Amino acid sequence: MKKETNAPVCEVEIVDGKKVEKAKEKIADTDQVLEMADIFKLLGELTRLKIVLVLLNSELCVCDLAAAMDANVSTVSHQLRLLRNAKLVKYRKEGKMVFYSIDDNHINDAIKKIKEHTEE
Amino acid sequence: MKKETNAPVCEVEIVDGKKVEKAKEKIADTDQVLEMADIFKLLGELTRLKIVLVLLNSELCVCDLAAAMDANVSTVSHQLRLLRNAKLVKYRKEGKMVFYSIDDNHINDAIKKIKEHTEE
DNA sequence: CAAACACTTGCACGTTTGTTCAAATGTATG
DNA sequence: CATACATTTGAACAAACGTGCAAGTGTTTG
Repeated sequence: MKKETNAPVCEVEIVDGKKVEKAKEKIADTDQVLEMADIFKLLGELTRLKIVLVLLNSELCVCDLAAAMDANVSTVSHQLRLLRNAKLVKYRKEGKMVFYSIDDNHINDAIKKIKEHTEE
Repeated sequence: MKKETNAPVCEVEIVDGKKVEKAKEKIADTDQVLEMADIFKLLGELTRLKIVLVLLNSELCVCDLAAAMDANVSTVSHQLRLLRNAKLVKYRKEGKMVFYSIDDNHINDAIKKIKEHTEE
């Protein structure tokens, strides 16, 4: 086992330098890792995940979305904003109503990115 | 447009009943939706996502993991526990060291579940 | 043009969560 | 058996987050 000879504290104590180097490469592209994390984070919350799952089927207005998932309109709207910012959903205005749907292009891009990472 | 005739407050005001019903079905399986959210939540945090990405390559001990991602050993260990509980990673003890790696079976199960939902 | 309505937004609150430090556990080794 | 070391764990703290209310915007309709 190769060990660093310094390291007075239990830190920066590396056991297998080569592995560590390879590992670092895997996460070197900070922006991409951050982007992945953001998408996962967005889907990792119940209200938002429900919204996305529901919208995979069809376009819905905020009101119906809220009804379908038994949530407050305000809550749904707040979370829609986050999904909108991340371009996971898109919207279409029709009078005073707003219809939301999945932004397929961006979702597919996201899935691609994740696959690239997991299937290397 | 069909509307409920009650609804004094701006609530439970349903515009398209059929759509709402279909939407409800999509998220009817509460357990499964929760399970999906948990996995996404786990991957939606930078430290944990990095751990997973790094482990996709090779097995690493806690010490090297921490070194590779420039994080505190304690922090890594805490997050490893969560990934372990969710069976996303598995571990192997060798003396005083613990080597972590991806628990492929469970990861694949997870991916399947997500695909089922997204490709219906 | 006032009232109703769909939706958004700002704020405040309580909760959850990630991190760090310090101490504990368990294992090798001299 | 004491020391060194890898890892885990608990406690404490700050930061981030989701939610609901109330107020605001913009649009339709009588």
